[in-house]
Amino acid sequence: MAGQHTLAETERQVSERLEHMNLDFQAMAVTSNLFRAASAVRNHLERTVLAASGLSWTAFVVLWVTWIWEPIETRQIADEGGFSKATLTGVLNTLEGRGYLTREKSKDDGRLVLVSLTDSGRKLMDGLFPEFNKQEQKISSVVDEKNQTLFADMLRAVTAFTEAQ
Amino acid sequence: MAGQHTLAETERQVSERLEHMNLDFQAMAVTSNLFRAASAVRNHLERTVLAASGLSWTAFVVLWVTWIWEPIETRQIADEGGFSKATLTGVLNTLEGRGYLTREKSKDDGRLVLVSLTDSGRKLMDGLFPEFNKQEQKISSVVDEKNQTLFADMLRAVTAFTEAQ
DNA sequence: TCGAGATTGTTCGGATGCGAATAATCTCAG
DNA sequence: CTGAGATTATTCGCATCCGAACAATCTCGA
Repeated sequence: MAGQHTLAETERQVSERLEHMNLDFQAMAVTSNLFRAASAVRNHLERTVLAASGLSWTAFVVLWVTWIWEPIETRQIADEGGFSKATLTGVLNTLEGRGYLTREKSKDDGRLVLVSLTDSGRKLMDGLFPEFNKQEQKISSVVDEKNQTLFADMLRAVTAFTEAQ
Repeated sequence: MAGQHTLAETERQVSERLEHMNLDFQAMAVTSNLFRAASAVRNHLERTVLAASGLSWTAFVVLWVTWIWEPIETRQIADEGGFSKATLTGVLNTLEGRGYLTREKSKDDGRLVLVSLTDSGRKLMDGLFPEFNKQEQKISSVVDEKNQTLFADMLRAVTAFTEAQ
């Protein structure tokens, strides 16, 4: 990242290039900066925390959700993580192959599959997540502590509204 | 998305499950809601605006950046879009094959490749982007207008800090 | 001038990522 | 009881997506 143009330069070029089109530039700034921020944070966390364990972002999210909710149904992992069931199947194969989690059929409903961490997977998350959270703390600290709640609330509102559309 | 658990339920379960670990839950809320929001908005825009044109998110970003800056060097597209050069090569092949853009070697520097939109690509963006922006406007409107600037500023700060790390 | 080092886009291998189709299982009206 | 419809995880085909290796090109000090 950290392109040749600064954020300010980019936004100036955008408004110059599109000024005849009668667009909502404020809204454009909100969403484009939302994606920039998410992408930058994700890349940073992959590089500083996840790379050492050979985990992709998605693999980490799957382990995280399972860590919190285990035993958990696969459809819920996909929901919480924000990716498709088809994607999840592949990632579960990878993580099961590495011995971090197990799948078992539900006794109550034969269509469902329940996922749990192995001891190895739980140990991995016990070691990894505190380090992950340290980075989260550093990143969040660029927002005044008194504004962090407002910031998270705005993000929650965007999510809730968009998913309801 | 819109999982079985509400955002509130999830955050309660997380703090219960991890309360013995001495973590920064405020920071966790900021980053996890950043990813939820970005993912939700991206899915929504893909479904409501991009699907009709058969464009992936990344393909749209490539077209958008090229639209603003053409002629543009490929390395800058990757920078602005937040993905790797390897990814870009594949997407450029797809979009060039569909006739939306062209590649040409730079005369000044034989290593560089310059990308420009074709008339077809420019026409596509002229029709597509106003619709895209309408959705951006709806989404951003969940934040009070007077807070939108603050919101975008916070996101910019997160990006700038994280990329500098 | 020249060549070691830096930079760039592509290729390669492997892991996501998704929509559509599929098989297994469950539900529930009749 | 039963079978049509709903729900679930997987499979399939294809399009991203990335790090590492690579070839082409440029830079710049000696």
